[in-house]
Amino acid sequence: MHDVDPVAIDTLSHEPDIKYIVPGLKRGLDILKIFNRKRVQMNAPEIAKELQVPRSTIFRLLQTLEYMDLIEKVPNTSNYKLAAGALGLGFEFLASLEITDFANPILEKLSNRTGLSAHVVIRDKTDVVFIAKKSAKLTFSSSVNIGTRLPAHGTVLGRVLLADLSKAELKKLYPESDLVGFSKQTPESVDKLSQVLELDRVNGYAISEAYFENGIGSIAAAIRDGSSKAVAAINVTYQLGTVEESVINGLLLESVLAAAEELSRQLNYSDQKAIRNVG
Amino acid sequence: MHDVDPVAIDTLSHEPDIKYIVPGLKRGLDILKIFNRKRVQMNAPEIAKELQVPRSTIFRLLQTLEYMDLIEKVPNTSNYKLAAGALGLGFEFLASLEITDFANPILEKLSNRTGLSAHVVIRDKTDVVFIAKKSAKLTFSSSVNIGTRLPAHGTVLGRVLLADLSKAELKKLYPESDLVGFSKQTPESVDKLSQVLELDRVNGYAISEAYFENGIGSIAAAIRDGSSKAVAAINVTYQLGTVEESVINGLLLESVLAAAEELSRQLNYSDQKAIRNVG
DNA sequence: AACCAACGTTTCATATATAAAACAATTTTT
DNA sequence: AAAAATTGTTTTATATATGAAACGTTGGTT
Repeated sequence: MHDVDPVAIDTLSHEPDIKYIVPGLKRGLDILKIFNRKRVQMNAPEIAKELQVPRSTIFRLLQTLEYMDLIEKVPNTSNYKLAAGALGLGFEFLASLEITDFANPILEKLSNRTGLSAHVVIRDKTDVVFIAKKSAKLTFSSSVNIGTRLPAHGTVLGRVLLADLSKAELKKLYPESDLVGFSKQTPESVDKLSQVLELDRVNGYAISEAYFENGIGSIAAAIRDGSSKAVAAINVTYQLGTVEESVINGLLLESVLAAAEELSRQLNYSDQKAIRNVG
Repeated sequence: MHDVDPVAIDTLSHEPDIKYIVPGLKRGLDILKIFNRKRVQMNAPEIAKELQVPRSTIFRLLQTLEYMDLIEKVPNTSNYKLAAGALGLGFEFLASLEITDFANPILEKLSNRTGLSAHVVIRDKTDVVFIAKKSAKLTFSSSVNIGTRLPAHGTVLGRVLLADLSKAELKKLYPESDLVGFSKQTPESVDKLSQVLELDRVNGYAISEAYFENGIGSIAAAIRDGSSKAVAAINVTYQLGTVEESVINGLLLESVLAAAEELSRQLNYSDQKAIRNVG
């Protein structure tokens, strides 16, 4: 056993300091991850092909996952699907976030006040992840579910969070200078993004029209904790053309900022601590 | 490598047909499962002791889990906690359930109509698992979160689901005849449980007072799909003494039954199919 | 400040998880 | 209805994941 290349089973690894990966665990988790809204159930050979892992190995992994109550056989088929045990993990994570305790009532208030759908996200690397939401009563509710990920640089929610990073941190987060675009307004390079973020930082909020998805407008503001770090973001979304400009810059913006402030306060944020390290 | 006892790393295994468990995967998942509301963060030695696995092995497993974005280091400590990646799994499972598409609006209606907290659960083995909820506006909302598990036999939600099983299926589910009790009313044996369920089956609903937790009352009804199988249950909860008996048996019961019917209809349930196999 | 204990990390022999192959059972095609 | 292909499962040699031990490192204690 000489000269073993760490993380050899994964070809593309930018991670610098990760040394040893347990293949059984990685592959088992890979199996779990290929189940999603679009592919609710799969059988063993399909999984084997997808992951490029021998059938006999997949077989044992599936048995283990079934034993752990994470997947189960679909009756009368040879397919597997996620089982109820899979719920546990995600919700323990949510429960471990202080912010989820406070988010729902504030989202409700925000949604009632504006008549719109409201969301709270956190940032995970280059993604924003929805951790709480309140759908609008009247209009068709937003299609995002809790757990949904969107690229941070393509949403105003992500922008107010990225705006909290230093230029160095941003560069580290996006080693490639080119960014994937989603609409005309999406910045297509890290430098462009940095410029946009500078403005968001000064404003303390971000308003977008058609930033991620065409036809959807969004107003977002950062939520800060006791260390003044932006730990989450809150927004409301509306269909373009259905809300007057004056309302957007008036009631909506005010409501979002008020909600962000209230949530920040509950996380022990205080303005005093917000001494800019530039100043 | 002769005579290896399958599932040897786990001593208590009632599962009859599970043969081969991948230790790396099982242990990695065990690590994830020890994180919960109470123990939000842990370090490697603690985990090693808890799971009775060597430190060096835990070390590699933790690296793998971190690499997979399921756990992360808590800044300035040697502790680990769940990471945002853990969210994905649970919500993909929820999204894969047809019922979650319909549950929320109906829960909202039910909660508004009754002024109480309302919940939808599914059954997983001997547990009920909360998959949707709507907290009451006024009273203190229920403490359960989505993903919370409760023993089925100790809740009316669980009872209306267990009532759908045959006596044989029930016996198979509870091989031990003794049941853990939670309050005076909890049936302490499978036979006792079976009697209670018979009544629930006839009624088509279950009303409890202090069944699981003292001081909390609950009215539950089963939700059925196109095959007439009870796939979920819906309830409202109230604090004992705050609601009049006539309201419980009137408005509350009616509302719960109506919500269960509406949800069942959306799952393609129709009365015609509900031909009892008892004849 | 020196000691000790606990921890993070690496090394290395060996027990063992794995991949290929074979087999059995099922499904699909002709 | 027979043949072929795909799938579920088991076997077995071998590559490798593992656990014990050792090595540095950190943090706490006297």
